Amino acid sequence: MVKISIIEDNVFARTAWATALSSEEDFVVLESFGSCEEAIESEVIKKSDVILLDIGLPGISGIKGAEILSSINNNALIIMITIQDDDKSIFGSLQAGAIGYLHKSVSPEELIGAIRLALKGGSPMTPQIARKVLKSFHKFKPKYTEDKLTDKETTILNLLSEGKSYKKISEEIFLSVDGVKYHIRSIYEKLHVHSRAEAVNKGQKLRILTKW
Amino acid sequence: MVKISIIEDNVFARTAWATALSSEEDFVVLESFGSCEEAIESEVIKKSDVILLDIGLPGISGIKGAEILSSINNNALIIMITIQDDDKSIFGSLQAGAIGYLHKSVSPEELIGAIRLALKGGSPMTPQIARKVLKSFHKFKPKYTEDKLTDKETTILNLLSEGKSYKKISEEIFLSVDGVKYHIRSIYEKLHVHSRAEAVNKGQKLRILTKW
DNA sequence: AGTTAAACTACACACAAAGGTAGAAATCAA
DNA sequence: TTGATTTCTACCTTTGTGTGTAGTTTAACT
Repeated sequence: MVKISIIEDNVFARTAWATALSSEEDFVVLESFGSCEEAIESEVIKKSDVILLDIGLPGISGIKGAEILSSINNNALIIMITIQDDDKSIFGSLQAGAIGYLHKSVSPEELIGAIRLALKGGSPMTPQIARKVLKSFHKFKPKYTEDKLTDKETTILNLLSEGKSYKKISEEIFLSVDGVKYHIRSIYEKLHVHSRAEAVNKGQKLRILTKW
Repeated sequence: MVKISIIEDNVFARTAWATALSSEEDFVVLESFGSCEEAIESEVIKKSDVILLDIGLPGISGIKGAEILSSINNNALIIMITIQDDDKSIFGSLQAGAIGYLHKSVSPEELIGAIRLALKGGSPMTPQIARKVLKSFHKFKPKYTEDKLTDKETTILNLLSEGKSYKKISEEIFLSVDGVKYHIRSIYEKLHVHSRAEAVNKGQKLRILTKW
């Protein structure tokens, strides 16, 4: 028996899903909650195999909720079912531990199919979400070669990410302190930043920085 | 007409795919290549809508190939079709610009379906790959609660990664400059670092920082 | 040999950061 | 209510950072 919990503040959607899922022989809806708070309190979560979760909830948001729920029951498959399709909602949910992300307009059959897919080790997503997720992996390609860091600059950027000071870096790469400054200036220029923290951040995003 | 190119060193697989795809009214296989080198040289790549790409190729690997091909034609939809399912192959391909990742055992119908899905803005993947990809987003859960950043600390860490100063941050989150300092101190303590750059670096590694 | 661009050194300065210390204010539990 | 804890404010000092400006060396190309 696949044990399912639903968290969704709209009563109509909640009962609609519950009845749809109950029509399956091997599915059982343990309980439907109107908010994350209620669900977190309940022992039912610990017994759930699948949790259907909305994002736009009153009180604790679905994203935060997903994080808490997955810490309570790490084995539960959390599937977001929501109308939000902005980056923050999508990636926030996934980071929080969701393994699927569906739009609220799913038909009962699709929902059942999605749950079965999740149980089989897959990750139900709409095609658009899937594309967004994959695109988020793509390397950023600098348009102009001028924006590409030299080897020395890359080395220094790595040292910056370790929190090294001008002096420490100059000692490590056998250069004057001002020599180090010279290179850091061009790193900043190429990455369009004005501080070490920002440079490290951008370096990670552009996958210039190694070893992580 | 959907213009397709195939890069695959196995002649049998190559022709099998080509004939399968040609059976579709609106598909046309422009050319089949035995290696990335050949494909890169060819003008055909620039005209392709879809590129099917193997990873285990002689010479330039499919991963490196995907990177080069997508730099030649950024609009082409690159779909990997391969037997490799290790992290390096999967994530390397996606980083290189692929928007789909299928196993070589796909049936002709599935392959056609995958291409149509890609054309519709989706990202064809096997369920297992999809799960892997989504899981890669999941936050690391620190073992000890003492090391977990609070919401406010996380917010501030994100602002640090944008290169904001104490003053800027204090204005943004309505706190005194020293209030901000107070939180940054505990961020440093929890992450065991002593500077913004290092904190940002560690934040990325621990996936505390939003990475999109 | 002369020109040029990149790499490096040097100096100066306003400002920001890191960390020490100390004491309100708010929150929570007994 | 009291004490304990957390959060926040305040002040201070040393050190580091970001940037402007300027001069020198080095290597490459004509």
